[in-house]
Amino acid sequence: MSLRFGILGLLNYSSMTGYDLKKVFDASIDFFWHAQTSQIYRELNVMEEEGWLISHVEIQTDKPNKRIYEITDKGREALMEWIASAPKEDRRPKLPTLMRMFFAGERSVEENIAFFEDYIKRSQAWLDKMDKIDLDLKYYTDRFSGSPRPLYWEMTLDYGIQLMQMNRDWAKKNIEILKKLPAAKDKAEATD
Amino acid sequence: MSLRFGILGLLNYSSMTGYDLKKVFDASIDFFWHAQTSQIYRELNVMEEEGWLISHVEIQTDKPNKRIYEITDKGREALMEWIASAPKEDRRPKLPTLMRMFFAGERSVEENIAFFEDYIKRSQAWLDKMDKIDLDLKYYTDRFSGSPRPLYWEMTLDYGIQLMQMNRDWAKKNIEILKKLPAAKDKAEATD
DNA sequence: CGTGGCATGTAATCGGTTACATGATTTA
DNA sequence: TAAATCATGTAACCGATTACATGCCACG
Repeated sequence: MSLRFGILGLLNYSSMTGYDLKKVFDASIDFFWHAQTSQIYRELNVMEEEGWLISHVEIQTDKPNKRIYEITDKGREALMEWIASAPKEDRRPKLPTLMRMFFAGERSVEENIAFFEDYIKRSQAWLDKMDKIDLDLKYYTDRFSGSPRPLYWEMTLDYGIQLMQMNRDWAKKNIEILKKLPAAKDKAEATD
Repeated sequence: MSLRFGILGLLNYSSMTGYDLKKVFDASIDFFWHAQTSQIYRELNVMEEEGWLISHVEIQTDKPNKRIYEITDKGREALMEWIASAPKEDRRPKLPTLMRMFFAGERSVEENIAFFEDYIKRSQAWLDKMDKIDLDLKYYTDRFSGSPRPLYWEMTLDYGIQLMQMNRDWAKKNIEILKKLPAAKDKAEATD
């Protein structure tokens, strides 16, 4: 459901095409909700059928024509209802990495250290991307000053940054633990 | 895929029924991977067809009969392959709460404070549950001493606790921010 | 006499992923 | 001349959720 209302929420800020939506998702929302292009177009169709959106085609000569979606009153109503609705007891996100960790005892200590090292790299890559998201949001923030939106956007970004930092630090700590194990001691000192 | 191998991993520790698996999931794995009963039984069927498991029925007089699943060599192979396989670039978990936050500017500050207060309660409930999981894992730890399993189990639990604490603290901080807003000041002081 | 535990499933639906398809224009 | 950008989709599949179905036994 969240994707549906994510799209609707963006269209409430401004009318745009499926392609535009995908770009906004990738630039600002990706870290908490990754959306496939195919899924965006499908949701747009469904919502138009339900009367939450209307669209028109803009003919372009130099580029492919594009279909611009606009939110309707009915759509705005549905959006507000979703925003007001209580999040029925938080569904815990599924964390595949922890599933792996749970059974990591079947793997060698060295392999697990390598796993965590890779994990740190990926966390860091996300943290780097967060800086870009920050800039993107600041771009909109300038255009929305006085509105409470930027404040809440900052809160989501803040969460994302904290999460990635936590991920990174957790992996670092685990490497320390593994390197202190008697069996891994030799290798640990060699690569240190 | 993770659910499949989660089940397989547990059966690698010890043979059990679908019902038992559900209990282990709810008691220890739930915080990073919630599994439905229906899904567990379906996966068991599929894996038995693939020859990863074999089962036999144990007849009970006082209770319903039960079907006990046992991992095969082929299943053990598949499990080890999964454990060794590289996690293809971390798919970011979807975080519905952040989607809500992203559009929370459409809601009143008071409503958002109430939302965060509820969120803190739910995080705290999870933290309380973590204590129970800790005990459950310690129970197994005693039976596996010398094995590296408990070490990795602790790492997953540690992650879970840190995550819930982070969630809680994030919400607390956000409430502070919202209460300092000029528009919310009166109400904030009244309910303090 | 009702509730909770034991125990196993089926069916329908939904949301998300992967793969595929097309084709023009702009930029390096 | 190759790659990236613009732009819109379809089809198949897969994994997860929700609802439903059954029935006995033990305990308070």
